[in-house]
Amino acid sequence: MLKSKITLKDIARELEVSVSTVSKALKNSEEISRDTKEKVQAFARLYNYKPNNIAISLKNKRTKNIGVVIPDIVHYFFNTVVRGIEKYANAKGYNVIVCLSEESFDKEVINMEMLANGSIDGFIMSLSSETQAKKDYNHLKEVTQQGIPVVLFDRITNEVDCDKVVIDDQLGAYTATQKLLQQGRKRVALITTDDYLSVAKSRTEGYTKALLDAGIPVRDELILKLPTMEMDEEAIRDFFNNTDMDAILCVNEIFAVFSIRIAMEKGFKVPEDISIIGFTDGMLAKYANPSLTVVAQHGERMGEISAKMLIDKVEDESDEEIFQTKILEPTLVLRDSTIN
Amino acid sequence: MLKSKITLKDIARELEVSVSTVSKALKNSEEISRDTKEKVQAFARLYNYKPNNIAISLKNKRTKNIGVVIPDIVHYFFNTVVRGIEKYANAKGYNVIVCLSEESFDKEVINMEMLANGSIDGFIMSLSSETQAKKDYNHLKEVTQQGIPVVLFDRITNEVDCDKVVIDDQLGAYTATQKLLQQGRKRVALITTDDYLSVAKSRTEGYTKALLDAGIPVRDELILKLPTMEMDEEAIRDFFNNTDMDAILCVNEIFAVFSIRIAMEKGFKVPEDISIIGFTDGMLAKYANPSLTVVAQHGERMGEISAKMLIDKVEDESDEEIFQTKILEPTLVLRDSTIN
DNA sequence: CTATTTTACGAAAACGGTTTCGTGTTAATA
DNA sequence: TATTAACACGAAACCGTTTTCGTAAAATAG
Repeated sequence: MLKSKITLKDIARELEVSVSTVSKALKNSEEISRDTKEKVQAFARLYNYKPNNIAISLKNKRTKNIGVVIPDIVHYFFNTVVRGIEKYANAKGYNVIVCLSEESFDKEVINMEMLANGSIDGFIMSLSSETQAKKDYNHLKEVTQQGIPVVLFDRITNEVDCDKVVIDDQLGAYTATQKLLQQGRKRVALITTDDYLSVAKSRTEGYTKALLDAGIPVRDELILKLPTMEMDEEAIRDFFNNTDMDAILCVNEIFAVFSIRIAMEKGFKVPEDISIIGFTDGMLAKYANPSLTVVAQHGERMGEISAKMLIDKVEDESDEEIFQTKILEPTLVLRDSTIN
Repeated sequence: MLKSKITLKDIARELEVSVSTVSKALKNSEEISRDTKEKVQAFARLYNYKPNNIAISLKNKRTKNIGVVIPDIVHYFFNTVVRGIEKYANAKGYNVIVCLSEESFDKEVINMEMLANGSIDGFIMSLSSETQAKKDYNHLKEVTQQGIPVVLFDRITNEVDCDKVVIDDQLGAYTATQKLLQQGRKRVALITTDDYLSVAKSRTEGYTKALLDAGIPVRDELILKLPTMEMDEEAIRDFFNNTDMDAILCVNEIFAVFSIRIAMEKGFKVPEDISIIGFTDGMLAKYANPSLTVVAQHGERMGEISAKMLIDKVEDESDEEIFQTKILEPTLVLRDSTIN
């Protein structure tokens, strides 16, 4: 009972006209007589004709698909970015193909290769940690050299010529640290990841700068550098056991809410005894007990902007190579894990 | 400097052979001499030839794309399902196009129409709440009638002929409620959504059944039915103010962790004074304070199974119409919001 | 009434592949 | 030596569109 899709050829045969006539009639071309147009359009409507996207893609070398390659989708931040991309892209008639690199260089490469052979009109990506560690961006360079536009967001590199969207991570960390110091905290710790992650590096810089600007020396023993953004409960527990601190800045919300728990387990009162701030204004931050003060990264905004930048490039005929980097301002969202 | 992709025709011209020869040579066809094959393959490798996916899709009417339409991606559950789908699909060489209906019937329809014209080989979906409320499944029926395979998961309907994957929601709620009763709780409340949501209905049934089986009457004042899965802090706060309860079962983790907070605000100790169980074993459940006992829905598993079912159908030539419904067992994950 | 312009349509190429079938050349067989 | 089979390749159709260009017939102009 499988009534397969009807094609132009089918309509042409049935109405005893040529395929070209049908095509034109459906596009309301001036070339076709009123009579014929009405006949064709009525027939098409009746049989619910819809042009085949693939054929159209092949013809005009445009797929109306956007490839999104991100390290993971479980971190709330990436989640919101995808939502922002989706929103803008769909409104513009584009579909979003999501691929997860899972922080793996190889997967990132494979995913890009899968998509780069005609499946998409452009890429929006955030680099995997492995890629940032390796500093190998050849897969990106190849793609851009083929004329496929790329927009990098959040985890970016300057070695690729493309548009970029980030928040001012350094400023975010700076503001947060400053906030902690203003509360009278003396021993502000930092839980971050290795410096190869671009965002972690910037945030560490912001933290350091804030301390120095306040005339406080940076003490290495107050900084915990985890290898990746992945949760390592043991490491954080150990850090707590061996460190005397009265405030913590964390590079994501997961580290932060987990820190809240450990702090409470160790008998600290949050925020009375210890203040904690995280990055990413997600579910965890909102619903943690106590709720978490965070640096909001405006992921949805970021997604929308990335999508707009990409689609503008895709639809711009003139292939002038002007690349811009958009820097969003982070916002400090005050909640109950700090004294406000 | 835009070196556009190289095509078969380019290779043919350069090597002074025909396009067909090149095509066959690259496929290592027996028809082509060793010499020619080597020449062609070397050339292709040198210029990094990759066949154009769109052309191939057009030719064999297979896109190797899967369309995923879900209500939202911020709920952890859908998130994990997408991850599962991605994982399986990618391993099989398929791409995943994610579309968000945002609980809107219209968006669901539009998204499906966008994809149903050749862009994908099949759909994996979970119905929007509006769709379940309207009970209008014509967009799904049209698609299946066109021979496009569909797999429904979690929020399903029996009115569409297709494969389905769900967890046994009733059992999950039953087990959870039973657990609460076994702890000696007498006034077990339920925070759920309107019955039109298939999962909410099943969970309410499980809750009811568990109470009745234990000889406890179901009291309407212990049940809060929110209109949708969206958070309504006021409603939950009111519920707390007007209800005397010593345990709550919530249909998602967000309602549950928020309930924990309100309970604590009202001076209850969790789990000593009140026990709380939610659905979805997500970040919130893991990192809430106290951590949340939940009914795990095994989203990733569900995604993998959905993807497998879909791809099996897509790749199965014989169009026998046998549809199966896979029911996964929920698991109760004990944490600190209940006495264990 | 002829010459020219519209009008309305069809043929064919193109997008980038795959695949069937035909054929000229060479080598093997009778 | 004549016949046939094997080999190696090319022409062309096809997937479903769009678009350019050519042209017969009808309409208008002269």
